[in-house]
Amino acid sequence: MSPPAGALPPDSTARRDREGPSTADRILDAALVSFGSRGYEATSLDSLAEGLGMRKQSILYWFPSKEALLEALIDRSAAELAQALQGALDRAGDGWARVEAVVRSVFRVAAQRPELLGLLREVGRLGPPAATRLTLVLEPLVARASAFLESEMESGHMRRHDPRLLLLAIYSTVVGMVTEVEVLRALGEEPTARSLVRRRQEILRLLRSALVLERGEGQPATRSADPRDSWDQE
Amino acid sequence: MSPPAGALPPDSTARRDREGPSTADRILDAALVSFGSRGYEATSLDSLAEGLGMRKQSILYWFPSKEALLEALIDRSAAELAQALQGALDRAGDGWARVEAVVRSVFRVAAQRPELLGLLREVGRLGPPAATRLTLVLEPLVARASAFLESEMESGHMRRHDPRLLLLAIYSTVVGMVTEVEVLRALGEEPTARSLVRRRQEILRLLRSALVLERGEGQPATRSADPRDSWDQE
DNA sequence: GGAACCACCTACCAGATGGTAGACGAGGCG
DNA sequence: CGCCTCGTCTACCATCTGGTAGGTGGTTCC
Repeated sequence: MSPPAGALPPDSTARRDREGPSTADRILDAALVSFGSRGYEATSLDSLAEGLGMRKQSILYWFPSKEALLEALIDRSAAELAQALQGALDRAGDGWARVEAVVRSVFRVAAQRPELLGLLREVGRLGPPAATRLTLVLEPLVARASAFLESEMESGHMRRHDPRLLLLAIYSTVVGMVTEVEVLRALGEEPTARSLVRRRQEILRLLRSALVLERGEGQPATRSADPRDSWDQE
Repeated sequence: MSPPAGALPPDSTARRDREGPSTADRILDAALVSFGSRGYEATSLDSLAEGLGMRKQSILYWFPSKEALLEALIDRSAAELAQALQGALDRAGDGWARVEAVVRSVFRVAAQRPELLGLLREVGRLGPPAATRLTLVLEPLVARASAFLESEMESGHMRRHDPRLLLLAIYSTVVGMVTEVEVLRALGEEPTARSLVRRRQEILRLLRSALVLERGEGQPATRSADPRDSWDQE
C-alpha cells in the first residue's frame, strides 16, 4: 500500500488476500459512519482512531490530513453509489420501471450502508471544496437521469415538469425519507427495517401517481400489490 | 433585560423602543445564520462574537453556554415557524388549498429567512437533546396536519396514503427543494430568488398531481396558471 | 453622594484539535 | 548479517475550544 499522496492506489477498495479489509479501508469505513451520522466537523481524528483501536497518527499516516481523508472517502463513496445506480439502471426495464429501479437501489443502499446517504447530505452541506468533488463523479448519472425523464415526458408517458427540478424533488424525497430519522421519530415512526420497506412502498406509490400518465388517466392507481416487496433476497 | 437562566424574558423578541433589536436578539440572529448554514459544531462562539463586533464573553453573558444559546434559538425559531404555519392555516381555505397555503408559507419563510429551514435540518441532525425540544413545539401542528390529511383521504379528496409517511415525504421534498443549494448547483440551477419561485411552482404541481383525486380523475391537471405567483406583495 | 445594577470587557484556563518529528520493531532482501 | 522500507507508535506543539473570574464604566435609584 502506498500512503503518500491523498489519492489511494487503485486496489485500496479491494480485499487483501485472506485477511480482512486493508487499514486504509477500515479507516474509510469508520470515517463513513462517523462523518455520515455525526458530521465531519463533529468527528475528531482522535475519536475515529479510538474506535479503530489505533492512534490518530496512524490515520494521518494513511491520509495526510483530515481533509484528505474526507476527499478519499467522497471518492470511494461516490464510486460505490454510482456503481449501485449504474447497475440498477443497466438491469432495469423502460419507463416507470427505471424510476422504480433507481429508487429501489437507493433504498437498498440505505438498508446496507445507511451512512452513505448521510454522507451525501453532509457533503452537500459542507459545500464547494467537497461538494464539487462529489458532483464530478455523479454528474454523468444526473445527465442520464435528466435525459431519461425528458424523453419520457416527450413521449407522453410522464407529466411535464422541469427535469432538473423534478430530479431535485425526487432526490430530496428519497434521501429525506431515508435519512430524516429524527423527523421520523417525531412522527411516531420508529426507524426500523420494516419501516424502511413501508417508506419505500409509500414513496413509490407517491412518485408513481405524481409522474405517470396512465393511458386512460382514470385508473384508481391502487397500491401495487407487488409480492416482491423486499430486497433481502433480490 | 435579564441574562440569567437560559430562558429569555418574554420581550426578548420584541424591538426595544426606538433602538434596533436587543443584544440577545442580535446574537440569536447571528447564531441562526451560522448554525443554520455552517452548522452548530462548526460554529465557534469566537467567530460568532467577531461577526457581532463583541467578545465571546458577552455572548456567554446573555446565554450561559453554547448549548443554552442553541436551545434559546430553537425555541425562538420553532415559535416563529409555528406562527407562520398557524397563520397560513388559519387564513387558508379547504382541501387542496390548505396544502398549498402551507407550502407557500414555508417558501415565504425560505425567501425571508433562508437559514431558518437550514436550522431545522441541522437540529434534526443533531438529534435528541435539541431535536426533542423542537418537536415539542411543532408537535401540535404535525397532529393537525396529519388529521387534516386523514380526513381528506377519508372523504375521497386525496389518494390514500399513510398520513405520517406522506407528511414526511412532503416535509422532505419541500425542505430539500429549499435547502439543498449544492444539489441545486450541481443540477445547473442557480439559487436565486427567481429560481425559488419556480421551485415552488414545480413542487405545488407535483404535490397536486400526486395527492389530489379529481372528481373525474381524467383532467389534464394543467399548471395552475395562477397569476398571483409571487409572495412579495402577498 | 453612594450603593446597586447593568452590559460588556480583559485575563485566564483546561482540555481538545489537527498536525509534525522522530523512534521503534517487524519483515524483506542483498 | 546489515540495510531499508513499512506501519505504527510516543512525544510534542500551536491553536482553538467553551467556560470562569473578576474587573470597569455608565446609569438608576435612594
